Amino acid sequence: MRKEQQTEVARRPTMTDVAQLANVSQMTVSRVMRKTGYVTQEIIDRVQAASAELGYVHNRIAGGLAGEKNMLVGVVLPTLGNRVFTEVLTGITEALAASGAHPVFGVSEYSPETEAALVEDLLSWRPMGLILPGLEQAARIRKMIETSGIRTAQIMDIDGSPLTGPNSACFGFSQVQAGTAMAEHLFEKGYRRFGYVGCQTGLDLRAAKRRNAFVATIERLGGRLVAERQSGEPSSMVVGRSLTAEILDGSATPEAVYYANDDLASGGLMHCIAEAISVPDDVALAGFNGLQFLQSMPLEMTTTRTPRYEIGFRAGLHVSGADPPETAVVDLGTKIEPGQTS
Amino acid sequence: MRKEQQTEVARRPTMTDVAQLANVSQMTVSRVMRKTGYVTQEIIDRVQAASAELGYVHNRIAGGLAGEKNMLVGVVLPTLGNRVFTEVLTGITEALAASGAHPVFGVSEYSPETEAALVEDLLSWRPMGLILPGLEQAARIRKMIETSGIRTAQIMDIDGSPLTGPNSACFGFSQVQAGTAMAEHLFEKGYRRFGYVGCQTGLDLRAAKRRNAFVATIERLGGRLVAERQSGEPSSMVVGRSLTAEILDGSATPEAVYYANDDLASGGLMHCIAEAISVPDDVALAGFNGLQFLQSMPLEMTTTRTPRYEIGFRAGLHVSGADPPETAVVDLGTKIEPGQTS
DNA sequence: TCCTATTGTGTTTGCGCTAACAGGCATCGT
DNA sequence: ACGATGCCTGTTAGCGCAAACACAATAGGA
Repeated sequence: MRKEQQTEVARRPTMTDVAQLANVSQMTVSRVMRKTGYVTQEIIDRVQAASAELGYVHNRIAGGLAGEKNMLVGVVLPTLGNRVFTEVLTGITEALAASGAHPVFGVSEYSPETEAALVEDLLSWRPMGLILPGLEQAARIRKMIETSGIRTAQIMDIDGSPLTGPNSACFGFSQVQAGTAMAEHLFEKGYRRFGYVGCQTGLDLRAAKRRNAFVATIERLGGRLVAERQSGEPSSMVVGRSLTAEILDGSATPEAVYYANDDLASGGLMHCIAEAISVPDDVALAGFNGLQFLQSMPLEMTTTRTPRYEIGFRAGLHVSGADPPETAVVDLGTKIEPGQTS
Repeated sequence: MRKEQQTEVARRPTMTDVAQLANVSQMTVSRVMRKTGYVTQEIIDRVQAASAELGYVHNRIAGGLAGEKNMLVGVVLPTLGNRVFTEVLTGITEALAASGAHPVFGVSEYSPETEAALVEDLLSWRPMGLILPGLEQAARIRKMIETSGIRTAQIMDIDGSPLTGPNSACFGFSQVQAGTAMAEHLFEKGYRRFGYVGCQTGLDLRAAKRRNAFVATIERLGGRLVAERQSGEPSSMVVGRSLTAEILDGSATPEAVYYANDDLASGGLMHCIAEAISVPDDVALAGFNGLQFLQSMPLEMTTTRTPRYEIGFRAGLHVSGADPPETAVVDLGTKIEPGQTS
């Protein structure tokens, strides 16, 4: 177990090895690798040739230690099981790629404890920035972030108290406003008796904000929530289909069902198609997010379009060093897509 | 621009700071942080208290330099736009979480050049392992990986020449076999005139392998490929729906359409539902992957179940230090799901 | 009793790199 | 002619941590 991969001489090449082969100083190699400072073209070529010959790969771990900066960005996501977050991640990735940074990430599965552990873990890599979902971080996390002083982006939500400090910003939209707007939209269409279908009860705080705003609004307007189904399982079309079957089989039949997201809503639509329930005549459906796959459905879903990619992209730009946004809270807005299901 | 975040004294605490506060040596703090070696409980408590008081966060960048090991794993994925890869990523993440490692990743968008640049970038973090899609890496990449000597997992595919060496393994299934099996399955069902719908022509090499095996098999059996549509766009239900509309409107109407994946196939099913085309009587459909959302469709899709999560999980275990698999090539297999669309 | 093993702590050293500084050598203006 | 100003390269001194080693102190066995 003692011996190395190869013979004992086979050690990974360092800048010094490259420097010797190219007959320059190690510092010059460093300059060539980082493309900083003044170096003649001839030496650049020589160093690059030597580097290629040895198969040298720049060691950013050492560079990070010496230079105090680090092209890593910590990213925490609640789940990868929902397209919403993979689109956010795509935005993040593309923004970071532009500046040569890389995301290093963890998935919290909507657990605050896991999230806290993750943040501490990610901070140990001395990342240049941190991207976190939502505004509800434990006090311990907030303190760690504030003392670390790194750039932070809180994403998805803006209803609450974001982190403060010159390096913090938050990119998202108002969940409350989104829930309210959909309630008003459906009410205007004439619906009065509503159902709600959600999942991961108590975990997805943003969905809960929408639901509460939705319910408060319909009650304010004079409508009523007559049926509700929540599943503890993660969101999926399959869950949406079965919860829809349940809610429509109950005694209190709603005229319109608001879903926590498009996956659940599409599952509901599939149930209606399979059972020949007429949408929106027998029941209206409304989702949330405006995912692209809705456009392939037989009926266009009524939903709220959310700026998922842009949230990720803006957050990525922020943490990787772009100029801070003018306001610490950036509302990227949402938009109701009327659709044919309501 | 010269000044730091806070006053000039506000420097991030180091192990030495913690050590002084706890009145022990820096080395002892290191031992407490890593839970290695012998330390009395009393000192552990003292160090942890001091650490908490200062808000110290372990610096793994420095640790990595000194200790020569690193709990980072480089991951390259072709896209995040397809659930397949996010499920793989979930498997990777969960396997790594168990050993405290973190993925740091990049998205190649199916471009070999981007992939090569990404591998070099990721290697510069001196990761403990590397996970790459497919077997077709550029010679330059293969060399870099081999000289680095790190653990590598190639995933998704096993038809070809994997990397060699004691630290390399490959986790996937035979794309050729999968394409062949579906051709045989549909042929047995009585179909003879086939269509094929794919996307990202020329980029998704694994889909191309399946398609070619599928076509070769139906021709060997006496069937024929009568229509084919490929789009350059990324895969989605929307693209699947429109390509299906095209292929069914053409002169040569196929009896069964094989899709490159479930998204395209589901889009096709949506088209048929919307246009009242009877499935499988007018046309049979078959997808690929066996994604869970198919179960919510009005008709169960005929597809091939692939072990996406397991591929990620096994690859994650491999690169994060588990015992190497017995064989360098691990075939996780696929299974035809007959469904109702054929 | 002494010798060995086990446990607990400290000291030294260097991982591979970059910041900061120190020159040397041209070229230019006056 | 002389400094002033680029341009190009080298030297020195750490960054924060963990490996390796040294050395107590105690316990256990013969």
